[in-house]
Amino acid sequence: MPKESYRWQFLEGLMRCRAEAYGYKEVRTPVFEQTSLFSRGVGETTDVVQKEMYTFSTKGDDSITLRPEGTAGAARAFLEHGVFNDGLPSKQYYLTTCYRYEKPQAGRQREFHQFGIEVFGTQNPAADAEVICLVDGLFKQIGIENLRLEINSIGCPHCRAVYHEKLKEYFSDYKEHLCSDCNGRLERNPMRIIDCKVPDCKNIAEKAPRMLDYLCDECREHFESVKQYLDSANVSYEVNPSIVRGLDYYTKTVFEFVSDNIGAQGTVCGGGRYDGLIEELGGQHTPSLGCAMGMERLLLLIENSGIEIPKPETADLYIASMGDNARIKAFSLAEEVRQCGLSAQCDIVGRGLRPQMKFADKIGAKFSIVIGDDEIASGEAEIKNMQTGEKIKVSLNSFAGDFSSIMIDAETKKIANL
RNA sequence: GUGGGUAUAGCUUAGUUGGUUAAAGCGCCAGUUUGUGGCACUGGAGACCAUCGGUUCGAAUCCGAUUAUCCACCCCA
Repeated sequence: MPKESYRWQFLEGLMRCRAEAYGYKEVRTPVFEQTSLFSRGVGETTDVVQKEMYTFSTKGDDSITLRPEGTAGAARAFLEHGVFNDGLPSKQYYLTTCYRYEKPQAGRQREFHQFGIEVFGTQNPAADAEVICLVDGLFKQIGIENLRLEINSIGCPHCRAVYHEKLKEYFSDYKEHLCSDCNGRLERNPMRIIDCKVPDCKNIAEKAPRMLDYLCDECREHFESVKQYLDSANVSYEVNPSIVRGLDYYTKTVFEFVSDNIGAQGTVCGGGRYDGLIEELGGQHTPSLGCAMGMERLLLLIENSGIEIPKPETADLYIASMGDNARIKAFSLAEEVRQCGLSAQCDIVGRGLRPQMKFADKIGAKFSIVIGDDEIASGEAEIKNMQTGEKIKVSLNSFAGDFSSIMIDAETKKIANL
């Protein structure tokens, strides 16, 4: 709503600015894609695909789905538009809506907004660290504390296959103690058991083999190197071996920024590497990575942390008027002022003087002026500083110019006082 | 998909064992001599009491269903 949109704009501005400082360019993809993109890209066995997608059929009987996340669409566009020909790595960011058919609760809505970044075409661990740094710095810039960065490596297809076998072996011994969900997971995707919240499963999972202990040499070195880069940038993190992301495309590095401040849905930002995704979608092997943060959760976190987002100025000048002639004069003066790049408002409701002044106060106008028959006759009027009450004479003939210098003076004083 | 809570004006809430015209604060609009905002005073607009059905002489109040919303599980951002 208009009353609160400035908070969004403030964050979006920071995000764009920060992304561009790292060399990212904005990408805008459609709200919907062919359903198959998500089932292939995000993964047939994930909850997101199995039960959370808004899927429709078109008049031509195509199955389309409102994007449940941003990566798949960006990856599709990357391939379809031959972006790899522009040189790699390709760094892209987006600010968009996403849709998931879930039961809403605190920090979770069916339509939500994500700020996401993607880097296509690098397998180097420096890229992982850079992505994390971008986000970490953004949180710091906003002033958010008490945010945990948790990282993990879930390996590559080679070491994960070995690990899955080990997990199955381990969990099979406890089959009858695992919840029904986890019994299903045992065959399909045993890693998910590690993430189960059921107390019994949690206990059993505690002593389960850890992916980190089964990483192949390449994956282990990669993970070590990511940590080294993070250390060098003074980014603090903790290794959490139980992070298992819910999107199947992830490989190697995964990470989450988690808050204890915003209810049960504590993950504000999540991401990681997806080295196999582009290939899965029909492209050449293009190791890539990215992450996304939920705007609503971020806003919630900002609110709960007591961080004030600066309110925008609403008007430099309010021009009040009395009488029909003055009304028209006020209208044209407002136009003149706006042409100088300042903001001005005049009465477009037909109110009396007093209500007009009240309105000027309410919208937080910095200056006001009253135009009546006297002013039109003399060609002079007084500009009033709404904060100090001080009045300054101006000529109506050189009005916009005079007012501009008054504004500059006021701004200069303000800066001097800082 | 599974639990639990809630639903009265734009917002926050009151509303007695079921009983005439549903109340207050804030906010909004206007006025307190057509010449100056914040404070104060006066007045006004604004509610099919979420919807539908039932019980009753009578329902905002009791019952049922539906919807919305909130919180949690699950999962994720």
